Amino acid sequence: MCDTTFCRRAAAGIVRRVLTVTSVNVNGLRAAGRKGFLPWLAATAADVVCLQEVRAEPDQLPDELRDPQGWHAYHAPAATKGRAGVSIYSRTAPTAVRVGFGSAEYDASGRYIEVDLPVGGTAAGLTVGSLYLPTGEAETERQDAKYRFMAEFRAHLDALHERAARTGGHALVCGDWNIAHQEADLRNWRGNRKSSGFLPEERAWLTDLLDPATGWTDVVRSLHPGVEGPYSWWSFRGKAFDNDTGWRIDYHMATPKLGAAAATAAVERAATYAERWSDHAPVTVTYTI
Amino acid sequence: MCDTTFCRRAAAGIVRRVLTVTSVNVNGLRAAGRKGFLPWLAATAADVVCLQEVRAEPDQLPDELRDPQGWHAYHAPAATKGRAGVSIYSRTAPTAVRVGFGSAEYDASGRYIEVDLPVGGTAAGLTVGSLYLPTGEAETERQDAKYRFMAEFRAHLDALHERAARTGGHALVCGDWNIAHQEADLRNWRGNRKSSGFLPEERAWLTDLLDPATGWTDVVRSLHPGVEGPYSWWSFRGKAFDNDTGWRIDYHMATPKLGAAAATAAVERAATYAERWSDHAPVTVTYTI
DNA sequence: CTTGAGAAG
DNA sequence: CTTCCCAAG
Repeated sequence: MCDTTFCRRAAAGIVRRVLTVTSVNVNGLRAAGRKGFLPWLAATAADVVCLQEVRAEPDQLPDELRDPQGWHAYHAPAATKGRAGVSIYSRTAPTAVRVGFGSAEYDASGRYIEVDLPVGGTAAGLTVGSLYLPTGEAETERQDAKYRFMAEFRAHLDALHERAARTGGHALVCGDWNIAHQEADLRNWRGNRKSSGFLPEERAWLTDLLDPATGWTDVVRSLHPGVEGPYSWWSFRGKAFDNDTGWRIDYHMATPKLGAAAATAAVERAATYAERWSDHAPVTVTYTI
Repeated sequence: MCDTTFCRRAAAGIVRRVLTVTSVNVNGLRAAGRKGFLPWLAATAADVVCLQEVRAEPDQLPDELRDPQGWHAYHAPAATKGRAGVSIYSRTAPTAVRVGFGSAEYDASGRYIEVDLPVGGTAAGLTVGSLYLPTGEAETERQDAKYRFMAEFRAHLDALHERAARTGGHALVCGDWNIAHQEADLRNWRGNRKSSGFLPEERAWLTDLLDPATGWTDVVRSLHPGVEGPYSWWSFRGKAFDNDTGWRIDYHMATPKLGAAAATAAVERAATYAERWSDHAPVTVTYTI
């Protein structure tokens, strides 16, 4: 059923060494399932898959998407039908699953789910979250809502970070953060300085979060410093994908030890190329823990 | 451009003798145009085509649908976008075009348009209308609205009939009347006795309209008495089309002389078969006038 | 089951 | 440009 390195070693009682995690905004899991998502899922080496923009109630999903064979699946749909929705598929059973992050405004909005996974040989464990940070719109109330979410979610990130430090465990928050951090994180940064997703306040929020002394690690950037992208989202409009006019807004944010344990990172642009089943591409990282 | 018998004779100054008229509910002209409607239009021998459920503003239609080469096209969209909408394509130029039938409630609802066409050698002429009678829903206000429409439209039919009788001209009202008249006009009449479209009051309204002494002629039935159907609409749900579980709700209703001049009638079930571009099939009649 | 509008992305 | 919802058919 599961024959990744991670699973084989786990089954053999060997301390786990390699964990592969993928994050992808599927832009409607039902639509993705009608295109190439299922072959992609069947072929992936990931042990954990974080999904965003599922846009369906679990009851609306066919079995192979709601509860795929070989995976433990958890869903946090939005109260509003057809909106947002995050999920996590894990090859191994979590010890806990939590929806939301203690926010009255956002816990039913289908924007955050996290699971605790056992790490072989340790009691501390690993928390993996799937985040879909709200899309904003500059100069509107929707941007204010995005800032409110960011403020509340930052408190949760601080709590995760503190707990990991205290227990010797790890935390990893994957997802669509809807913010490009630096100029290298989007093709047309000059034209987007006033666009939601690249506003100074948003960028500063990430800079603060990623403060090297105490903060989180942007895993893909830490493995690929000084390069353009790799982008993970391209608008469906125009020829954005063909011209690689993209944004890097899908991140793996890891606590320090886990970030340092990241071995490889890749944006699976090819995975969406043959038949493009989302406007985002999967972002896959291998961790040696 | 136009090489039907009707057009060739007209171009040669010969009194027109054969007129072919088609009526079809296209269930969204834009969608039909993306499927097989255009090849059908290119191949039809019709001189006049009456369309219902166009569901588009003229500005939203591509040129080949809004104003096709070789036709004079007239559109009566509904005030509410994406709803109803009737049109007429005519190979020859009308002498008049009228939208609605003098109803405050319904003239902007995209449910009736009529054109006056010259009939070679006579001053009287022919009025052809394209009608999309509202869909009802038994025991609801929508059924009351359907009855209101029927009552108002009956007055217009009476006026058309009276004028034809007085001037020696003809009138023909084609379209989706949304009522099956007799048991032979729908496959499952027993199960639909309480369904809008086959209610006793609706059937009686048609019976009165078709009173042989003074009324209108149901042209297809007059040419094909005593047969089941031919149906012209099949639900998209289930296997209705494959099983021919249909309704005959698309009619040519003609003033007496014109009804008597009908030579052939056919429901073009095959036209929608290769690629089904509507839930209705074209109903085509040839008139020798 | 299908269309088109509409909001969101 | 694409997703899904919804009302209508």
